[in-house]
Amino acid sequence: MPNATLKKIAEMLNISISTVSRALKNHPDISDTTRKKVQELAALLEYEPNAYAIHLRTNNSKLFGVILPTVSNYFYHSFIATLEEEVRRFGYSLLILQSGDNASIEQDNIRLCRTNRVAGIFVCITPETKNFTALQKMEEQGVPVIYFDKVPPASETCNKVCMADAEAAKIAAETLVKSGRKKILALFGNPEMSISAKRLDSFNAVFQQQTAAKVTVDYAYSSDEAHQVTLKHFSKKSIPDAVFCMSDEILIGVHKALQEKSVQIPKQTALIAISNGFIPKLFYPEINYVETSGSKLASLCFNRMMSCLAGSSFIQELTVDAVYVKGGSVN
Amino acid sequence: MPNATLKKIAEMLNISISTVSRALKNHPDISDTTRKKVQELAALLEYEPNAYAIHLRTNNSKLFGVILPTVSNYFYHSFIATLEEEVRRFGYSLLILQSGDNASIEQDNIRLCRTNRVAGIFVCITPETKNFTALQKMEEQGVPVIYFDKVPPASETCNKVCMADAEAAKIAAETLVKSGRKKILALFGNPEMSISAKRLDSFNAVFQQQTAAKVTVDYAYSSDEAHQVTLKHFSKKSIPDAVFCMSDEILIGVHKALQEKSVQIPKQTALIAISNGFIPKLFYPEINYVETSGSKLASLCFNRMMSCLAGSSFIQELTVDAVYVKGGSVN
DNA sequence: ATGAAAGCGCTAACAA
DNA sequence: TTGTTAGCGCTTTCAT
Repeated sequence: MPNATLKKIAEMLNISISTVSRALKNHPDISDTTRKKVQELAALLEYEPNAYAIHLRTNNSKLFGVILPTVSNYFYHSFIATLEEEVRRFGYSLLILQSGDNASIEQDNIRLCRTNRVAGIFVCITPETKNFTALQKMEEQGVPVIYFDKVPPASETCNKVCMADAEAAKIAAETLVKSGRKKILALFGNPEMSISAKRLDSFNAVFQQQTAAKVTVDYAYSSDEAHQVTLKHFSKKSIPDAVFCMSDEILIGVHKALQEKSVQIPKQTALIAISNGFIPKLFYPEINYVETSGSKLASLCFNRMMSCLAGSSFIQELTVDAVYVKGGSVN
Repeated sequence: MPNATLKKIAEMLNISISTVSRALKNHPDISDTTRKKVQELAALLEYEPNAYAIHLRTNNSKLFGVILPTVSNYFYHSFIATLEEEVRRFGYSLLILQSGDNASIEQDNIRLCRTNRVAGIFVCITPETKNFTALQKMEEQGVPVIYFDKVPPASETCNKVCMADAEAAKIAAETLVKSGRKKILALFGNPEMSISAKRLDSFNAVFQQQTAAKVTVDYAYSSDEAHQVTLKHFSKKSIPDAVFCMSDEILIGVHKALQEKSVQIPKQTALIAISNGFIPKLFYPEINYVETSGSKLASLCFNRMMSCLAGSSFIQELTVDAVYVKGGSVN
């Protein structure tokens, strides 16, 4: 037995389709008897409205597109998890598309969003993305585009929701200053990426104003590299008394190296990171971190989307504030 | 300018809608001139077919539903990532729904799948799920249901794709036997779930055949509980010389407790887990584990789905084989 | 090679 | 209170 339709119910009850439609949505001017009759039969037949027909007719899809590098990343999956929960409460669903940081797949994904007439798009662009015309066109056609995390350069005016990268690095740096640590190793990711650059600049700025501590900056493009780099710095006679990790990826490598070298945290060396919060809490002692929450990012994105849909035409650049979370790895 | 439609193109070119439709899909009996004219205008107007209209008309959606506890989990997000890649190659998209391990939300999600007329469903059931009628009905209506990871009990005949749970637990148990450990703590999740039951039975079976080692079984429903339970067992005068963790979730709590108690791994206590592989590699020494890959699981699920769609009516129970990965936490 | 027409399932303006 | 009708955008059969 295939899916029930309004038509089928109407025929079985010998009434018109519109009456059935109205009865099902508790339209005021349907008699109680009819309403009851209809709703009972619908329940019996397990009638479920056809989303395609509704959307076609009303031209109002309850679907958002999400385009991001991959869902398999300790940051993005928490973003997705929260976003899905939020949109569900408003009757929306998510079409989740992975670009794999490939601009051409990203274009395909945008087309898929168009074909599915999504009501809005959340997009985290690839490092290669230079051309924003397809997304701009959607915006012009009334489909809000919310850029998140990795966003277009400042030259593009659009809705952006980002982490407070500079602020987070600043907080971490200041914490280290206050702790009185003197020999600090600071590890960053690919300095070509704006996210690394922002964190680095901000981190350095704090230490330029005071000379009590000496900072060594180094780079690692992966957890494994962070591991190697840390081993190198901790093989000298005088080891750093604090390490700053720009990301979870780096934290993973650093922590492993410290364990391997039997460095006592925080007694010998303090450890602080910028993180989503999951990784720092895996260890004992838990790592102090400045939180950049994928979950909060999702909430902000969603709110911005809803106000765009409600008619706000302002372009906004929002920021998830950085929160310092104490663990047991500093002092 | 709203979206272009076949009608609009037809009017502009003074030809019929059907001709436009055919020209766009390179139907053989359309003249080259017409085809070219149409395709050029379509490109110019950036025509994008309306998925809702197509699906309504053809009754063939290119959407799969995925229902799982949460996407924010070191196992499931790798499942999703791979599944999304696979289905995209076949022109399908994913409607990803989180149940939060709540049977009532799960029911809502199933309804959403129905309303969206998904072509098939991948579902990882909640521990509470007892009632499979809604999913059975979908199956009867020609929508394949592939249960994965957490699946209905053996009494239900349906398509199941699981980890080699019994095998994985057996490998872990045998490894422990070979290592000569004598006082083993084995931690499992909710024993009501078939996944826990299977792993438990298989683990116990190995030790029933020999009395050299003593096994204590305990349960934990979360990382925090695993942490507490472990602390409890390690507060006695004689501590276990090996711990088996049924899952990453448990491993996290156990490892943290061992660190907290300054237990030396593997010298004092060996540690082995069943895991996706991410968590065990975070620690030093790396934890020995039996791999159960979310990515492989996704591929198997997808293949099964495609053969169901192609008409295979066989019910199958498939298994992702378990692979033992050596770390430094045993002997 | 092209067009006309029906219909997928639904909503909503209008009529009765 | 209920029915009639048109139409959302598309595919497809049947004519021409």
